[in-house]
Amino acid sequence: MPAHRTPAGSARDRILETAFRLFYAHGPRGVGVDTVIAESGVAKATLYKHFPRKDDLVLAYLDRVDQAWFGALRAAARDAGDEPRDQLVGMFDALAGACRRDGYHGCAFINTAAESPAGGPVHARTVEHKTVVRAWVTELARQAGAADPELLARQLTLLLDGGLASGVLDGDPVIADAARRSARTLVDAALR
Amino acid sequence: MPAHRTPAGSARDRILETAFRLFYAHGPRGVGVDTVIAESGVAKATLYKHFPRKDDLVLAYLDRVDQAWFGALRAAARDAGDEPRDQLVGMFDALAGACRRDGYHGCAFINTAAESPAGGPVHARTVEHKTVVRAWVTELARQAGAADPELLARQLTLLLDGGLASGVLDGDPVIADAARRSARTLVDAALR
DNA sequence: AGGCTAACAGACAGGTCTGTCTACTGCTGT
DNA sequence: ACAGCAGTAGACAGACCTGTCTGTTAGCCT
Repeated sequence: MPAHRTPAGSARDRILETAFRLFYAHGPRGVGVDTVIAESGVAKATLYKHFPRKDDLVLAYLDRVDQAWFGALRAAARDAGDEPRDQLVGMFDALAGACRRDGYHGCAFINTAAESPAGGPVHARTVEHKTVVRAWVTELARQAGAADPELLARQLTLLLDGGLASGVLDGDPVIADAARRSARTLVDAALR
Repeated sequence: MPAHRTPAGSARDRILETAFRLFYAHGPRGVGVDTVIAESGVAKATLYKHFPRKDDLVLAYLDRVDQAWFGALRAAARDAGDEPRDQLVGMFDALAGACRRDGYHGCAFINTAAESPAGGPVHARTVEHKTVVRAWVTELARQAGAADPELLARQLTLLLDGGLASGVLDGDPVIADAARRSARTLVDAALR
């Protein structure tokens, strides 16, 4: 049970929610800790108690993004029916959904990785995320009966990344549509 | 003709070359003007004379990237032969070449756009670059006889972007290979 | 020779950023 | 009742960043 008077969730939750919103909109580097503090209505000491370094907050942000995006991906696949080959295409509906969302600004992981030093924890976390997603797609491809599930998964995640990455510039849903059609073509070719 | 004693090209060239190297490695935001000055062996006043704002230097950097990348793309297409349908696939060799290059760190445009405010000149310049490339691919697709050149171009540039974007994490050439195979499949399907 | 121009060298102002620290407040469990 | 804990409020240090400004040096053209 939350202690103190907590206007909207615990202080930690408010910090995370605010960080999520600001980090996604401007990139972690583009948002000062002071701004997060001001907008979440939290004391500086509180933030630094929960997240001793700004990087810790960034990593928590990425965890939240991971849950949201991977969840959306699986939900879209599930909604496409029981056939793995349909699910492989259906997951691209998650991309369309993201494009339509207001304030869509591309892939949080790629955007964050682009502004983080190469060997750091942010990079590692991003690689881990992409690896987990690709493993899941690989398993779907295997279930669908692909001759080379690794290759098909690589091709489809490449498409996903492309759609997400260009989202930094343009949330045009035509991108998601093109990606989905590509996916259909690639899946059909791989399972012919 | 260059005035003064210029150890390696004009001061302007040295600044640009240094900025190119540092900006690509760490992102423009991750490199201070002082660092560019120190590494290019130039006086501060000189830098600010040629590039009154840091943004001007960033834009010049993007121009250089545009030339290099678009040039590599066209060269790869040219090397694939005279048939437009082969050129559409062949341009992906430029991606493979980029992946192999030491210090490869993904798409400079996407990386820079990710850390720049949404409405600014950097964004506009990036959109312009992507638009020009896509227009070129569209023309190739039209020459190849695609029923919907716009769609095919969109699909192929999506693949390119995906390959470039994931380069921020991993320069594995298997990515370029997967992209090239996807391109072959998509082109064949579109021209069947 | 002398003026012009490009560049060098570096101090400086004003702002922002992260992270630390002190002092205070109020709820909760024992 | 009271200790402990979670939080508030905000000053502060130290680093870094952009952009300006002053003064000096050296080649080039007339």
